[in-house]
Amino acid sequence: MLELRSLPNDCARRRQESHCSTCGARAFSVCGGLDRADLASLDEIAERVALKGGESLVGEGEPAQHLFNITSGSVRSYKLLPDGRRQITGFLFAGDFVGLATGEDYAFSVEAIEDTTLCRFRKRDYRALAREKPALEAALLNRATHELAAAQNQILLLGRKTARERIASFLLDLPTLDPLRPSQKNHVRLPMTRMEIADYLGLTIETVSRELTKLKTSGLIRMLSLNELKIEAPEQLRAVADGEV
Amino acid sequence: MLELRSLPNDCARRRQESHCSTCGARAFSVCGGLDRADLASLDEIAERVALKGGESLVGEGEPAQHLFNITSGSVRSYKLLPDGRRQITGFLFAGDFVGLATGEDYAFSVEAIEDTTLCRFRKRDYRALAREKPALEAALLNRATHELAAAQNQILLLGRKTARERIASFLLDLPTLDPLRPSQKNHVRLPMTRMEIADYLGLTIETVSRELTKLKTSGLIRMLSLNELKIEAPEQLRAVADGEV
DNA sequence: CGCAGCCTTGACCATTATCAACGCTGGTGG
DNA sequence: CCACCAGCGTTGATAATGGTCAAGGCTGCG
Repeated sequence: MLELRSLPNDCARRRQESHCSTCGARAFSVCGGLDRADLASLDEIAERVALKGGESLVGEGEPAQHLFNITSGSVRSYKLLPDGRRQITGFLFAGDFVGLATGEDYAFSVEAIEDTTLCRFRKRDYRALAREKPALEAALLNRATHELAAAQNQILLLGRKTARERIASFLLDLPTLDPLRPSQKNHVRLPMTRMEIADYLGLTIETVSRELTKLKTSGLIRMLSLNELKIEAPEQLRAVADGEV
Repeated sequence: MLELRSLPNDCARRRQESHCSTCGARAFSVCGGLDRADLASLDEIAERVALKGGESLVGEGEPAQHLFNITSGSVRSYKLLPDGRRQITGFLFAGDFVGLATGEDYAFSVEAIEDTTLCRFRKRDYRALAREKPALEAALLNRATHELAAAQNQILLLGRKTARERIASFLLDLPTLDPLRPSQKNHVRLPMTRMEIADYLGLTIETVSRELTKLKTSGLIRMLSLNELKIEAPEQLRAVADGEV
């Protein structure tokens, strides 16, 4: 049941559910270099998993036996401090891998934000397969490399940007991640709560709310609803995000 | 001229200079799975690079043609905002790779902290070789995976930890990275300036200095010199680092 | 000896967190 | 159908953490 589907870059893919092997196709087609045979092999070692919004996929500290690829929906990956402070390390969408950054145990927890389906691979199986089909390993490396670059951007954001700059960066970056992004230019969907945004940006919900209000009153953005907005002045917002005052 | 050297886990390796292929051996032996033939092939495509302290290796925005492996010394990897704010994304030591987190262009700059030698590989060459010898790709993936986990810890630190907690975490983590770490238990070398520590932890030099002083007066650490200290109460320091107040 | 560079300490300030109240919205049950 | 409630978001007042500005100390080198 394999099909190599092209990746339409518009809203046509909205709400589209891919079956498992297609998920592989979608994920890997981004990295390139995988053929039908590779995907067929992947299909054989994959199990499907379905989560309702809010359900947990992996927990920090559990043995890291699986690697996941998201076929639909979205998840949040986060770490906790003992007193409950939470840092969301990433929002992941269809096509993304879960479980790349692990040694023996998962060093983070993952929960579904909305209803989500995934493919699950036993790492052992995946590794065995990758020995035969180097393209699988290359695809994973490619992905890990991109995640690493993204992580470094987040480190810059958290270490050196002001609240205002963080919000601006977030609004500009989010659409590039979200496969369900609105088709209209400069429209941004916020599928997560203010709490989640705050925990992703190292801020509080109050600060997120206040900075959004300020961007609104200064005319850089306009709220269409609580969870959707339009960027009215993309260049100015970019300047804010980059700290060019 | 290849030798697979074991990795002594004590200070015997201090100041030891490895030639290029050995560098490969050191780096990859951590990941496991490389044999002499692999290392010989690596040796053939590697060039040696030597830097004096403070010299630049790569600059943000330059085309990312090379991958480096450090054979001796240490470097800092950082990103800048237009107004000069700097975020150091990592300190890298002998055995570490430079250039994993790149797409087309380098998304960071790298400078030598002290005199440093490296092996340089053209990415093209490395990739070509990796197609023949999958263990090379696997080693790189393994490394990228660990860096990703480290990056997520740094994201937690920058997003949710207080200045005190950041300093404590730093003092505890540094020895696990530094191949030149002192042999005595709980002794920590600080090969970088306060400025560099500040730019790594998302703080100012004044705050770094003050928090070190507080840890000192509360008896958790003792300065042996400006650049070396002893952790007097490791469990308590760990508790501080983890936010267990 | 004197200077430069780095570090420390102090006084003050700003950004963001905390605490609190209120508003909006959507769902449920009378 | 409406009223109530819960959950989320906004706004305001106040507080605290960490930043900024400034002065002075230490160390190593010429």
